[in-house]
Amino acid sequence: MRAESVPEPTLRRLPSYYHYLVRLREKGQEMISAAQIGEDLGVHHTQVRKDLAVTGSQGKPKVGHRVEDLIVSIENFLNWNNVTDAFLVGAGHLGTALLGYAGFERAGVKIVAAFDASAKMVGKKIQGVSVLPMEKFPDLARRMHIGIGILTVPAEVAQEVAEMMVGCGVQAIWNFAPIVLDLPDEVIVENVALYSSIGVLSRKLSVHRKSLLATATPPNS
Amino acid sequence: MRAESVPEPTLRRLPSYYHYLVRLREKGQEMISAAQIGEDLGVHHTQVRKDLAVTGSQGKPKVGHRVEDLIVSIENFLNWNNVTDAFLVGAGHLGTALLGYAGFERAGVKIVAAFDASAKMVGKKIQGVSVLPMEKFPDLARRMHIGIGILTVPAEVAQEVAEMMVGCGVQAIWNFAPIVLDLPDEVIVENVALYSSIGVLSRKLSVHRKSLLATATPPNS
DNA sequence: TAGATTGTTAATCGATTAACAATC
DNA sequence: TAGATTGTTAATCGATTAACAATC
Repeated sequence: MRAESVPEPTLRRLPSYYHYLVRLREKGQEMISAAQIGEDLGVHHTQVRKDLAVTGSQGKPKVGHRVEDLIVSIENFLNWNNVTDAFLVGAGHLGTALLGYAGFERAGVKIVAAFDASAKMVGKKIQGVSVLPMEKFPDLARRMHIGIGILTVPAEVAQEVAEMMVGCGVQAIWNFAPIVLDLPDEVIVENVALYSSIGVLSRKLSVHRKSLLATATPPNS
Repeated sequence: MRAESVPEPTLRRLPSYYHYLVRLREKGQEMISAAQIGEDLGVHHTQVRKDLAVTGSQGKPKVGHRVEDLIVSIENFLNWNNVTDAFLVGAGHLGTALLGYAGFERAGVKIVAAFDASAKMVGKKIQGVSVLPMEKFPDLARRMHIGIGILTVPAEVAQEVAEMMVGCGVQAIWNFAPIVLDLPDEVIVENVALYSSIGVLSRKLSVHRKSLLATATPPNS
């Protein structure tokens, strides 16, 4: 019964399955096997079965799983039908990009307002969402019972804005700043570490190029 | 000697240490212990030691590590001094946000040109980088030996654009589209799965809220 | 010297993969 | 029935954590 006991990697793969399955449905495909999903997404077929099992969806031997059933099971398991309201702070380019991602609502999150410290931004409407002054955050967040804060501010102010959010009842923070936030344990933090991501890519590429060189020029030349 | 043998989680933590250390340096701090790093970043101290060990940096018992030495060791290990040129495709809001991230150059990557399929975008300059028509990608990429492609296009065209990139000599792709790219094994792909990230956050929050309810209202009520 | 901190080796933990029984 | 596919249990693998020796 403990929903917490689902492995974190499984949790992160489910949305990937979901998008894959939605694309299958758009193409009109009705059935799919775990082996095929695994091949297309680069996951071991046994792993796919275990991952899908946690959602409670069941397949039929010889025919596989109904695409539609899997989609619904994943949506239910991830609780994407219960949409939670979110406030976004930092209406720069990244914030604007996120405001434009219509698909978040399907993933259980709706950005209902944006906030920015800059007077230039305040008053604008981005993708239909109003940009409000920071001062309005506390009162509105409490009144609307906002559960999710999206943090797209510069690293220097990320910690203080995060603390302000938590002080206003925010329980989960989606953090795009390249710092580790120091917050109470019960606050859920999800980091999008863009610098780690590009840094790792850059490192892997340089290692890859070196190994190509080494192959082309044997060490005893 | 096999640089590949470094655990992937270690690789992903190193940039996090790096940013933390740079902030310490800005504050004027010269020495730091593994225990302190671990506490501040939420990583076990033994883990911190192992992670730092792969960079070759050494500390001194009783005093710890020199902040400056650690920064240099991480930069060298991740090969961030060798800056690789990158082309970005898809100059929408997200692409624009990435073009504005000055810090990527410190992480070994420099975006030297952007491309877009829309005539509206072509010809513009974003953050000092020109937006060129897609047709120019192949010739320019080959002539400039572009190693990294940044994919900020809609999911529907991500696969074909990625294939085009690889066909032009691109060896590593930073993919922001919510699909698993099907490319030759030797191509390095780094996915930024935003929908997975927000979807997992949303799920954790709903589980968290349910457990709060359960605590407030015992099952045998 | 004593003690704090490093760095390494051993134990534990958890996720992935392999083997296999069940079933349509 | 035979065989493809599911779902589960066991084995393996790798990362994390614990224990401890080394050293300034």
